[in-house]
Amino acid sequence: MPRRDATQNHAALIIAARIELNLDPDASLEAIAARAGLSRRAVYGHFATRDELVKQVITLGAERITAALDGLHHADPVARLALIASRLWHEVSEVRVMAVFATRGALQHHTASALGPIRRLVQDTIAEGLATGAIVSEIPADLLARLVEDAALSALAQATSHRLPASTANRIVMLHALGTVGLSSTAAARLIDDNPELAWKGSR
Amino acid sequence: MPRRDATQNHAALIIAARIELNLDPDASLEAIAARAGLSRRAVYGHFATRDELVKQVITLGAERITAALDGLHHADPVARLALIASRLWHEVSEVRVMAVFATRGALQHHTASALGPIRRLVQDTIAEGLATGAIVSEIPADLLARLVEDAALSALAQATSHRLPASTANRIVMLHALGTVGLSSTAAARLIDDNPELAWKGSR
DNA sequence: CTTAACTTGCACATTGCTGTGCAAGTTATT
DNA sequence: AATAACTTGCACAGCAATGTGCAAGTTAAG
Repeated sequence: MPRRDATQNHAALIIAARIELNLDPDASLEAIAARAGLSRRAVYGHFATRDELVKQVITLGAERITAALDGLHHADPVARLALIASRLWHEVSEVRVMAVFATRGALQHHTASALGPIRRLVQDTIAEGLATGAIVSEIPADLLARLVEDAALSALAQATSHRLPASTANRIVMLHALGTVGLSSTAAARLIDDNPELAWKGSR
Repeated sequence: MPRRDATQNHAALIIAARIELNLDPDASLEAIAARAGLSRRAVYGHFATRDELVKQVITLGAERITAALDGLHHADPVARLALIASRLWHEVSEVRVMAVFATRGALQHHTASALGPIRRLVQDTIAEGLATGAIVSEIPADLLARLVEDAALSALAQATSHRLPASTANRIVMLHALGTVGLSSTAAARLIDDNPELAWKGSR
């Protein structure tokens, strides 16, 4: 019969890994285990290899983000984009880990496929915006989608490192995403102000 | 008396390192030496340690970029920003290496200080734009400067991986930088079209 | 052609990590 | 209290890298 604290430790390891990998993507098992309050040796009771642990961090991260973006609806595709940006800010720590492994190491492929649904959502939203004329841009949709992703990431990182209050950060992330997609700063600000559902609403 | 080919090899190593580090920031000395057509052992005839070699790559890269941005003049700070973006595209490979080490590993400090003058230029240009009203944004100047940096980087990366023709890439990098700073896509396009000096002019 | 400069190959020490085996200890569960 | 589940500590093998020493080879320059 499995012991209750075992599953707790399992979870603790994943959380510890997320934190530690955010600080340093090459963090050692030693460091991760220590943060989880376990010995390095104990990790191997839960995960066969280091990569297996990292993979789980990524998988769970992607699930959380996907869940956070689920059932996101708004008639205006541009506002929808802002909403996506806002939700990403809610899940910063997950998002940042994903970003690191999306372009690094042996887990790129795994990360990319875990990220698939999210990327699709962004791209579809942009495509719709371009189609309806709500978005105007000479940049091809797929490339633009990547620029938006990166823009969100970048805003996330800056907001974090500048230790901005959450509501400010939320606004900046949205503004930057909208700017990337071709809105002027005033148009972007107006859109945000006109849609109260875009305002910061605590963390869940 | 030093031999002529020795200095050639020295240079070849730096070039090889730049290429290899662009592919993988953790590239081994073996890989770098191989690309330079030398043995790993020979590297130590030119650089005391691996870090010393990387440091030189960074230093020289920063010098090239700084030189490329030198004597950049334009009455309109916004156009100046576009020019900066364009020049960065001219020096993609240097820029990308810098970007990698600016946020990674033991050479962050060194990279950051090598990058200093460039960052100052961007920030000053933005500050001037905000002051004259040419740029409108609620985002604080220093944060905005970082967003612009990242935006350029991101556009550079996308342009590279999509293998866009240089002139298109150049335009996209500028558009994205201007979008980041609050211009609408149409205003950005107009500004670029109105300033023929922003068009792509081969590689030097 | 001779010499000094440079490169090579190999051996070796070192470092920092991963992954495994095992005996002994601790703790949740029944 | 008994047992199974989990953790620990330590030892050990393995790997991939860096950095060094040295003898032998190659090559540019006088």
